[in-house]
Amino acid sequence: MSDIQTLYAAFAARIDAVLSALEAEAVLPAGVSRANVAVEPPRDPSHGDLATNAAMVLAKPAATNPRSLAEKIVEHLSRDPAIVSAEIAGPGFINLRLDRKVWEEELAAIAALGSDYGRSVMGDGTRVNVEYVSANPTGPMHMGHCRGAVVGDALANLLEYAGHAVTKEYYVNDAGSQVDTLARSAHLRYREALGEDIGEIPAGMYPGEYLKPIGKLLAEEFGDTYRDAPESEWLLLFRGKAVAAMMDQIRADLAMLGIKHDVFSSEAELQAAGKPEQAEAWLRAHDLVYDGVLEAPKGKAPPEDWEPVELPLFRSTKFGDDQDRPIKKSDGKWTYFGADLAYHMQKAESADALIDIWGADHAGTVKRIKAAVAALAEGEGKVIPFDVKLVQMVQLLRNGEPAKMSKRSGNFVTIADMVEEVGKDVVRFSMLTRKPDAQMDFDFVKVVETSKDNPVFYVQYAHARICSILRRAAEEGIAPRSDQAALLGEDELALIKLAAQFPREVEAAARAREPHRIAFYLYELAGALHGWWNMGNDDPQKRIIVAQKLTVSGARLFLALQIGQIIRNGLAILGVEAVEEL
RNA sequence: GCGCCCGUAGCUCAGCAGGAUAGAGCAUCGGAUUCCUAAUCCGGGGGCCACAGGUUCGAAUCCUGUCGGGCGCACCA
Repeated sequence: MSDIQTLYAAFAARIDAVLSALEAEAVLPAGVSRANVAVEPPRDPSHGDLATNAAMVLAKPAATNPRSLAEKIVEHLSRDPAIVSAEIAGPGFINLRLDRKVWEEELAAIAALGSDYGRSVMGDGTRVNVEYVSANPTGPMHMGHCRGAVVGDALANLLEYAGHAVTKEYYVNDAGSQVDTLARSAHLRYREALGEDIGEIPAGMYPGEYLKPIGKLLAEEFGDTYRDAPESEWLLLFRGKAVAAMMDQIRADLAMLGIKHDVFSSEAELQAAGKPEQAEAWLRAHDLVYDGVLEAPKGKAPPEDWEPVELPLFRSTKFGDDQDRPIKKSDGKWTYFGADLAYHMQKAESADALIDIWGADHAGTVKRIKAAVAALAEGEGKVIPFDVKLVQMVQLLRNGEPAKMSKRSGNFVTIADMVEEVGKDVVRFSMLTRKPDAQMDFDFVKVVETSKDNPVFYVQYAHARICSILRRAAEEGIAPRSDQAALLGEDELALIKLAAQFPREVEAAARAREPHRIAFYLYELAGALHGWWNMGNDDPQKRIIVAQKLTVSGARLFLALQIGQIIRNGLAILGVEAVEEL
């Protein structure tokens, strides 16, 4: 199971073995924590291939100074044939240089593992449910949904690559008042399709043109049966039809971004199945729901019509929330939270860990839902690790001017517009080249204008160049050779070392749940590839294909082939195409 | 008033479970193209990492406070 191990982990294990040996020699006291011992590539490559802080971290518990402890560690490490030098530097770092065979073998490992190079067993097959997008089914996807959609999708891919069993899930809010409004808006368009002049769309209704085709379909299917009928006769019917149409639209929009969810969970079905009642009963049995009176809102004037009412409240303060939260409204219907609580319980039944991707405008409700999941551990329950990743707002601009994104305004930039204009890859990559917890600007015009400077092309160009050189070599009858790595020079070795960091980057990104790290790594790798390539411009002997040197060319082609493999593996996580030509 | 997020080069952003002289792109200045795709490369200039304390061998990174910006603070979704 654990035979897939990163090179860095392998050497960390060797250093750990040395520390155990030192414990046996009583140089180190037994049982000292090594949690802070790090083994990583130094920032400055001139320091070597690997560095460890072991001596600095352990000097104090060993009652010695870092340098003398380092000397003892170095003494052991020097016996390892894979380590050609171990030097003490600065305040007590130990810098290691590895035998070039180690790197040659790593290059062979990339070739052997192919699209699996970088996959990790870190996740150990645990089931992670990632819920993302979950946009209300009241209109097409717009740019406000885009960032969460892309980040969630890349995160799910990343966790899968890191060894988790991932479910991509979408929660369809098809039971609240917004979908009733949708149904009424659709009814207006239905009357319009029947020839009626409906004039201006009243405030509070969805004015978007996208409802016109639905009105038309409803008119074709039902004629004028419901034109003047009371709302009670058509509301549920129209709601169902409209939501289904909206979800088809949303699925199509998501497909344009390369996103496909495994599961769509319906709030209406959840309620019809009595899940909220079950949740309430369980929570009441554990004294986590009680009937109480909500406090008046603090910090600002209470609404005009505010009055104390007794409601079933979830004891979320017990788990760190600021106040207890109602799960039912005074009309007896479930609050959004009440249903969402039951929904998270449902997800927890078939997952070992949950992740929600939300927009920052929902930050205020994080504590209560975290409280709800934490409550599952009460009694005989199990602890479900649960993370809400907040994706900060995207300020959508058009030539520096703020562009409206409100779904209700009917004036918004849809994802379909954006993808058609700049392409899926640009949209995805630009959403992934910044950490999600910082706000970002997205200027519709600027992104189109500067798409040539967009980092995605830089990475794709690197891949295309590799494909180009391989095509060229094939024409000339030169094949990549896996058995000539010894002919590679220092520049090429440096490239292998960077490539070898990919598995480590995958694990680090997965642990931090930050897919953007993969994008930055690929950018760096692409830069190294371009630099290597351009050496051939200054010195023809350094070109990848050198006419008279078939074995060297073969070795370099093999290296190029493996760099291309890693770019493909990384881009696959991000959901960006590895194009073969630009 | 309270909660969450952010503050790093002129601009847009990285900074890897605290590590060794703080990095990249854009912009700017100077170079490379009879040659594997110049959508590329090489080099220069440009920083009190918002501010003030604290934790320790060591802080852009962790803690506290202040200032500045964003989002939120319903029985809505």
